[in-house]
Amino acid sequence: MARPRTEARDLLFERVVGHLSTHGVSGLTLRELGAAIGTSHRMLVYHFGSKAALLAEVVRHVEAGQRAQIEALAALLDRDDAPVDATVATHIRAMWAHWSSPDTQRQERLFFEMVGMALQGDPAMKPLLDDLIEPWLEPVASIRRRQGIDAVRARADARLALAVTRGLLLDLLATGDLDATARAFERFGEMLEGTGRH
Amino acid sequence: MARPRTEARDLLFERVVGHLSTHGVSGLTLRELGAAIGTSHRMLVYHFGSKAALLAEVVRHVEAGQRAQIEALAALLDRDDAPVDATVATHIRAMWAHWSSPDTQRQERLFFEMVGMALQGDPAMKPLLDDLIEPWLEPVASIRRRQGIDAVRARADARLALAVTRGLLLDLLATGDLDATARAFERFGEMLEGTGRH
DNA sequence: GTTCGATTGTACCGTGTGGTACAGATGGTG
DNA sequence: CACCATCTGTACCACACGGTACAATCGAAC
Repeated sequence: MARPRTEARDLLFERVVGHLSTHGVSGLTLRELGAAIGTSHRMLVYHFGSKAALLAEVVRHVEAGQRAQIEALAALLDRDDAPVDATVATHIRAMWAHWSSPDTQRQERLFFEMVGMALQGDPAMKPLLDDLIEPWLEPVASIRRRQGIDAVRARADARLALAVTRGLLLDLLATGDLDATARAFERFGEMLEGTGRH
Repeated sequence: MARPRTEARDLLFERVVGHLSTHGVSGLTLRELGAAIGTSHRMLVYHFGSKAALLAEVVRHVEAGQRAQIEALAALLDRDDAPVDATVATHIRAMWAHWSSPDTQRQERLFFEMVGMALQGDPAMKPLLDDLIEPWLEPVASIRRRQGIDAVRARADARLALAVTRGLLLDLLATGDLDATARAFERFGEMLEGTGRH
């Protein structure tokens, strides 16, 4: 039913994601979506096969975005692979600058909505739950181990760091308070430093 | 349009919330909801006036639940109002036991979904955003001040603690891994203790 | 037993949905 | 020019939605 990829289709998909990022996926109708991005519900069905298929493609796109974020995180943390202690604060600032950028915020807003639906059992959103936690842990955990922390604690710290990031991102999306959330994130950095060695 | 409160109506509402807690609010239809809780869409409209009015009532209920959580938190933190340092670990365990209880999980799952919709601009869910952060800060911030931390840092710590809680709760809801999330929460407790005084 | 308000079932309405049939456009290729 | 695949607008379908009209049922008060 769905057409193969073409430039036109890719452009359309990009606009679809753009619209969903700011208007949500919850009360979505193909007619409204089509009108908003300069096409018709007819064309959406033509290119993507069905509403369900389009949504599945969006889910895959959001998943891919998450994987890209993980790789960006790993790259950032591996930049200097020597002992890190002194640069924790720098790392922390760079990380929050990344997470709080407008692009990331738009992406994560859609992500949060879809995760909310996934938690309620929406089968189309299910795939998002599988990669919600596990794939994020290793990059941070390996750093902690390099700082002399045992494997179990390192993993717990990674889990904690992920929770901090997600929680503060939720805060930022709701309040828009960049200063306050950045300050809280830096406090977390200070606490990490305090438990760095031994 | 909506009928005044009666026992029958209250019972019905309780069942409505129960159903939404586990099946979500996203693709909700009155017919399906009615059938699931042993009544008809006719009766839901009769008792609550309209779908929108029912949803608004659910939102108010979830809001009230959040306020109750805040008060429970404040009560727990104020239990011993003397210097706390030694009992941080105890506090932390009690708090996570509370947050990870099945009742709280059910409540928070619905809360997360609705916040996700609110972030995307759903006007019916908007009220949830207003009380998402601010009302939570003071109980924790006051404790930190009592530990000799200046007001700005105390507020940042409170924000951080809230983010940790929300982030780990999201983790728990997605993975069901009570042990791992509890361990991460306890690590946060250790870090707090490390920055307790001075 | 009658009356009267509160409740409930049936049957329907208008509307908007996802999806489809079909007839044209459109534009490059032979 | 003819051909053909890709695309798009129009008009429609069956269906489910939220909501309503109306009549029946119920239960306490008198």
